[in-house]
Amino acid sequence: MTNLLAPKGSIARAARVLDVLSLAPDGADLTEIVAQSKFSKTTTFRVLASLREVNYVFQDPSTRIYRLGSKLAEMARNAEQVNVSAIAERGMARLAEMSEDTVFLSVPEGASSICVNRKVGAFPIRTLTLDKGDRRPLGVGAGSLALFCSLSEAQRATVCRVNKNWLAEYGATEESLASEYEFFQVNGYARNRGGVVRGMSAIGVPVITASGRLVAALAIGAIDERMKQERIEELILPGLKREARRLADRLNAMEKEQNK
Amino acid sequence: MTNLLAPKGSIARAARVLDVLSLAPDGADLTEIVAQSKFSKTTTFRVLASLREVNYVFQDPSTRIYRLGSKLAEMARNAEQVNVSAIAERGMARLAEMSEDTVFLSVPEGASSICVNRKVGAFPIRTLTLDKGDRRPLGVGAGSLALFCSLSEAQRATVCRVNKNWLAEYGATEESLASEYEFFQVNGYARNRGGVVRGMSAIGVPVITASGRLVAALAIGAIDERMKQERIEELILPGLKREARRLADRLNAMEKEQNK
DNA sequence: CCCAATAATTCCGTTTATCGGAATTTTTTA
DNA sequence: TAAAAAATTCCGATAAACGGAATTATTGGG
Repeated sequence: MTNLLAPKGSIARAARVLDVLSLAPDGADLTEIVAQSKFSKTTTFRVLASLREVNYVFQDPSTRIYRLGSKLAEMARNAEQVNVSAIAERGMARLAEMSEDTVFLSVPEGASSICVNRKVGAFPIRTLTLDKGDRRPLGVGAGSLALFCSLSEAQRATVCRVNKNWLAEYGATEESLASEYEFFQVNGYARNRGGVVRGMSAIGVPVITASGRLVAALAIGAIDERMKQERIEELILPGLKREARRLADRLNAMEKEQNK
Repeated sequence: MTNLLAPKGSIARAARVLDVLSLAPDGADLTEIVAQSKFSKTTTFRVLASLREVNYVFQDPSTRIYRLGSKLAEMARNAEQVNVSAIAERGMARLAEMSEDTVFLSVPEGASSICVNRKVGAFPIRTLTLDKGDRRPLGVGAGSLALFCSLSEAQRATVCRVNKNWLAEYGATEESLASEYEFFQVNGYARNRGGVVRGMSAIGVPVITASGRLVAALAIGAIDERMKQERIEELILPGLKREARRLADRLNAMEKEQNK
């Protein structure tokens, strides 16, 4: 009999094993992986052997401990999100320090927005609406909304259609998004007024390279008291725009470099 | 009959499909992937379906084009090499600009050293000994040698034994490595005098965090004329040491952050 | 707007690679 | 040095992956 919780197919199994490893920065031995993955020892072993073959995992010959391998890292370098997140690190840190609030970085994937990085500022009341890895429909949340508003009319329409039910879960409709789009056009940033959490607001701006590619959105979230118009205009927005531009410039430089 | 060139096992097949995708920054459609991977359409399709299930690939619903997915990116963020490479970006750029020569970043993996990043300086004669992704036995090349020399005596011995034949391909022996180790102890950096390419030299230093973890090596390579003792002592070495320390400090800060 | 051509997806009988329990070997610990 | 634990290999049973063919969806003229 096959394990009820077991994913179907070797690829799903491999993914689970890799998951376990990615949560173990210092690696894990076979028994540990068996325990975490819930697969039989034999299966786990064979999956690991296959993954080792393609350099997705590496086994330290002396300790027999398994770690994520070089191939994975190499491939990841090609997966843009990683780069965006890594490159944004310093800028986000600057924003978090400057504003003392929480800074989010999101990237678009199809009709969704994925939070790929987060920096927490010094202010004691924190607004942790999004975790790293969280996925939301485009248009829900300040960063996600900034991404949505940077799409073409046709794309926005598609997103609304595709995500209709998902958007409804967050109380968003095509109309509400259209109204936020207007706001974005006029003010140059997207806002999120207590949509998900009451008493909390956020504003977001898109990150667009010189070649016109929409790569990410930067957003800052805080309790309403810290999101008055004056503070937004004098502190938050200039900061976001500055870092968004920097990030775009650096990504652009890397793009050029790649073509050499 | 199964394809002669086909890798064995679903995991190897999945890896090949991911390889194809990672070489296609703008994604690829099914036929393209079929062509590149040499698998049957059905197999390719099914592999992609499995990969999609675990978010390793993402298929744009409107264009049906496949790309590397969010999960891969998320996982990669945990694979240290990526971070090291991304974090080192600026420092390497500074070194490349300052020295005008070529800057290499290598990380250790078992008994090998993997080049994970490279920055080319302005000087017209370039010494591109290593590509991103290249793997060498520990001890071959300045960066790799710096890693080797930062190991314990027992580890060095193991490396020599394990890599014996591989080292021989590069004309290196236990004795030659021992002699370079002496040099490293005395001078605080590793050197590579035309070992691989005649007329070219390089020097490297290790990057070690405050907690004592050996994470990488930074190296600079140039033609011999630009690697005279004076230039090394006045320009190259101080630069390398400074950036190595900075990098170590940043990695250390991130390590602490992780434990929160 | 319809039809042809191309691409994507599903179906299905066959075969093979994967499965897990048990046996074996290696490594660690007492 | 023996006992215990962990890693690895073996093997028969079987589920899962295979690919060719059929089906469905999409695209690109005319």
